[in-house]
Amino acid sequence: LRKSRQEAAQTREAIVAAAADLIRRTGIAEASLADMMAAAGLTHGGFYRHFRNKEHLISEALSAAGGKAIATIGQKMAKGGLKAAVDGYLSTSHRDSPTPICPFAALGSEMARSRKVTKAAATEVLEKLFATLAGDAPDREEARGDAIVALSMMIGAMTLARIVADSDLSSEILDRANDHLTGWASQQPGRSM
Amino acid sequence: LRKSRQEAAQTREAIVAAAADLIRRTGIAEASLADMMAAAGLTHGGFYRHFRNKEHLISEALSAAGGKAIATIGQKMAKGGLKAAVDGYLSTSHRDSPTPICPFAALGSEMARSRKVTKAAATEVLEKLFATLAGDAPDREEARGDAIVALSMMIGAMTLARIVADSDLSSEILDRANDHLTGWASQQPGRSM
DNA sequence: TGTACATCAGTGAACGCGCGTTCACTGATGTAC
DNA sequence: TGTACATCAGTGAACGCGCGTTCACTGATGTAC
Repeated sequence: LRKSRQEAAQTREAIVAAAADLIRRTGIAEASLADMMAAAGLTHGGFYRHFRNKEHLISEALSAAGGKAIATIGQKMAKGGLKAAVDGYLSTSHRDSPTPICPFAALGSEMARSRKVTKAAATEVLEKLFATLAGDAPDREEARGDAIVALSMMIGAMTLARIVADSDLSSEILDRANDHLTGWASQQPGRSM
Repeated sequence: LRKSRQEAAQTREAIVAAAADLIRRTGIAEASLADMMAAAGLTHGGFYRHFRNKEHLISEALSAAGGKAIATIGQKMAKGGLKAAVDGYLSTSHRDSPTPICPFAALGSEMARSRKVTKAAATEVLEKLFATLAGDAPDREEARGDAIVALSMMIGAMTLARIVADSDLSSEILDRANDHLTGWASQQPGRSM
């Protein structure tokens, strides 16, 4: 039963959104086309009316997940600057969220082994994230460097905090990383943190 | 054709070593039992004479890979302190190595979704890595915190550097992270870096 | 505006394939006497 | 030390299953006149 173009476009968006959620929860390899289509309320057969293959959906899903993460982090930045963004990110609630916010912490090592299409999408998201974390500081170059440093630490610490079996050790990692980023920024002039 | 106990023990070690290499190259999900056994010069049928199932081999392989990483980083520490360890880790040659040294950068997000046995092995390796990076500094507590901070940043930066499609951006991430860790440590007294 | 036809979104069955796991089998190793 | 038997490391075929992908089909939507 054919759907109208508008409905089809909505379906496509729903598939991308469902995939963006599912891959952050289960990983890319573990998220099957049938699972992602079912999460969007569809059967798997219609997949190829919308996407060339699994990789193309994944790259779009990463862009969508990245967009949501940027929006979340951007809101924190607007409200409380870099400190608020870091606090929100390096929190136990983010660590324990069933659907992680950040695709890099949730899927980093899988993305590192992915193909060109996926890596290109990831690179674009990463550049936007750097720009978001750099904010509107006067020294663009320095602010960008700080954003790279902060995001590297945030992603590394969150990844380790999620690996670790011991709850105390996990919190220790988040706290040490947060303390470091907070203390570091407060030493430097012209930072909003 | 039955092998002697000694030969069987060597076979087991060879399987673990082959698995440790393969999973860092391809990821855990993508490394099949048949591939790992073949890499050790065996056929897949004999696998269950040595391991209960795939997960148990993976947890042992992670311990083995972690042991090698700790040894490598420990050597750098002994020669040139934390600065040498960080320099070696955040290098383009480590980034581009076909078999990554560090299991956390290579498999971090997969480990975060793994089961108890695997997480326990990973946690043990991580604790040893922290101890190695803390070295023999007088203030144990502070040195441990610094090690956590340094390793979080190293793993996050290496993961991002491997994801990124653009070579300049990739090097920029490694350099910014390295500069930060180097500059930060040089500000603090009593550090060997 | 109405009509005839082409298009195509979505379904559900089917495909070939590789996966983890099981199993019968072989014959050298280990053990009991 | 020798002998008879049990053990078991490793092989290769087989299993059931889920995967990504393909395809015939349905009928509402879109298009041409």
